[in-house]
Amino acid sequence: MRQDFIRQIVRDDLAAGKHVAVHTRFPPEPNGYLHIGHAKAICLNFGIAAEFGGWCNLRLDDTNPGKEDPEFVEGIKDDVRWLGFEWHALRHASDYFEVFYRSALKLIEDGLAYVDDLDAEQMREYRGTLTQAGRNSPYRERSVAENLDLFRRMRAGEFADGSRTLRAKIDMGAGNINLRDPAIYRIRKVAHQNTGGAWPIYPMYDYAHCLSDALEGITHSLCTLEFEDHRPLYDWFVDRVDLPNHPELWRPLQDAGLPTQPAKPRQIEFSRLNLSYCITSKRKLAQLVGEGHVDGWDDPRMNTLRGLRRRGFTPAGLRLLIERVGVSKQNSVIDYALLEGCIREDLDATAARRMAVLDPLKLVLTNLPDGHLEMLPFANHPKDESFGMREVPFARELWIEREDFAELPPKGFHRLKPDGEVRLRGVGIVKCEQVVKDAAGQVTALHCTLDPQTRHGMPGADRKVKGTIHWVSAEHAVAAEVRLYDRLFGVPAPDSEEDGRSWLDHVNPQAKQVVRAWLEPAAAAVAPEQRFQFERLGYFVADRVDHRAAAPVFNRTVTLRDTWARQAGQ
RNA sequence: UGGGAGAUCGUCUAAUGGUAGGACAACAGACUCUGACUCUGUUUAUCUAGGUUCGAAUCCUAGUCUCCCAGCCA
Repeated sequence: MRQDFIRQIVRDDLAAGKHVAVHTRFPPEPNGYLHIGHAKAICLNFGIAAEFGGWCNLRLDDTNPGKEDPEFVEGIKDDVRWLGFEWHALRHASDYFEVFYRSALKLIEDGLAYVDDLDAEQMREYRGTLTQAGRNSPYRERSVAENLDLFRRMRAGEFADGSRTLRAKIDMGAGNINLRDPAIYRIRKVAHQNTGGAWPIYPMYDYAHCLSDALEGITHSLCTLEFEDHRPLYDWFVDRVDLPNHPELWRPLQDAGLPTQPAKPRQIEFSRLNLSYCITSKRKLAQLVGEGHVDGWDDPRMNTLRGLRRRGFTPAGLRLLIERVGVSKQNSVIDYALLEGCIREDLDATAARRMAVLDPLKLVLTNLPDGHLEMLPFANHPKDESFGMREVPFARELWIEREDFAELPPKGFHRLKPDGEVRLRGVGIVKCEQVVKDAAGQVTALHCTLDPQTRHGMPGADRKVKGTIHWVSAEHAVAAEVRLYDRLFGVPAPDSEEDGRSWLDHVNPQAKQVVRAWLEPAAAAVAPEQRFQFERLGYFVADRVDHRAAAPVFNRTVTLRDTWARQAGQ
């Protein structure tokens, strides 16, 4: 079992008898689609719950209507399931609005909260700065009765948006700014995606999140580093409201049939997942979509979970990445190559092999008769027989990859050259007898002869040549659109803003290239989202939106590791 | 002297006073009908300076650097 500091804490808590079971939650705000960064939180919360025999809820943190949308709720549910997880219960922070309201009344009665008439700008002035203490609001000492009356009228919708807030009465001189009388309710007469027009006031994150955790009986509330400063406030609300000892506060939940067993949750922070060459900011992701730099939230160049899915990345590969990345409190940036490696590792084991030619050059086998046709057997996977076999049509005229031929071969080139020999995958050894060119000197075809002694089953079949290249039969190949994707950003840290360039300046215009390619027939008649290794080229997926058997569309997920390209590039 | 957190190979991450280990990357080689996969090997690290100790990545002191916080966002 993995040994990160969070699992250590969970193990210790369990051993100490603090909890009978581990309860976690994944709590996204439904204001956008999930991205690769969320995969870490999902795998952590669901993974820990599963490993320790507990459960994990999916909770939509929908306390800020206007920014949130049911479209995103559905997208989030879909993405979590795609990643391979199922929640114990689906909850919304908005399910608890009545409980939050009653709890706020309790805080007021206990002298721990007050209604403030300061507007946003005044409140900022009173708050002080990072190095200077704040001052008490002139409304801070209102009586309990007045606060109760005002807050009830806020709830009744009597006041204008922004005219008043409910604030926790803590300490305007605290070094931790979160403790300088944080707002816990604001007036916002906006329809809510879940509760419609029922509420003119909405609770703030710091107040709603910890109480939601408590209501759901969450034992370990995992969140990212920037919330470390919020933990004292988290504990303050949990302790002062004290839900376990005040069942009258959450009776509405029971009346509504929502199983409720409040507990005292513990917040633990870990460092978020950052990936080189990537951006994980909902705002920036939305900007890429909004300004048309990409074709949508599910564009294969996007590092949203939907984008990665369409690109062909696998849930198992993503889970492997999260496992390898580990969990700690250090700020870190994961090398994008690690992600690619994880995806390759998964795909190598799970993707059937096919042949496809992306940049075709005609190769004619002159010692084969016109109309020659054979169906050659190929293994679908080099190491796993359970993938079975397929037949590939072989004829006199073939397409090979243009870059598999060089008239002036560089040092170390193993492929075809004038008078050179190369193995045609699954066929035998061919020799380049003649290079055909057009008037402009462009190579248009290669005339080769096939050595019959090197055919499968012949005594010369195991004769060694340096290179093996792939091919498709020109007559039988199926034309396909193939989208070649590369990293969306050209630099490792597009966010850095060093050298005065903004992140948008680093968008790589070459990140999507569309080519017309030729597929062996068995690669065309497949279902959307089927993944293959096109031998020697990379891993490809049939596009889940645009692919048709009669008009195939494939996305390149990732290339194969290519030591030759690296060597030749030097 | 605002508050909080963190510093270990190139990148992540272990070691909880007792051999600084693993993964990925890189490099070299083997294998190969995919220049893939696989296998073998190699290189590379405890922020600095003091101290405690038989022994320090770990404890103490001082310093340095990095990140987070001044929404009626989450």
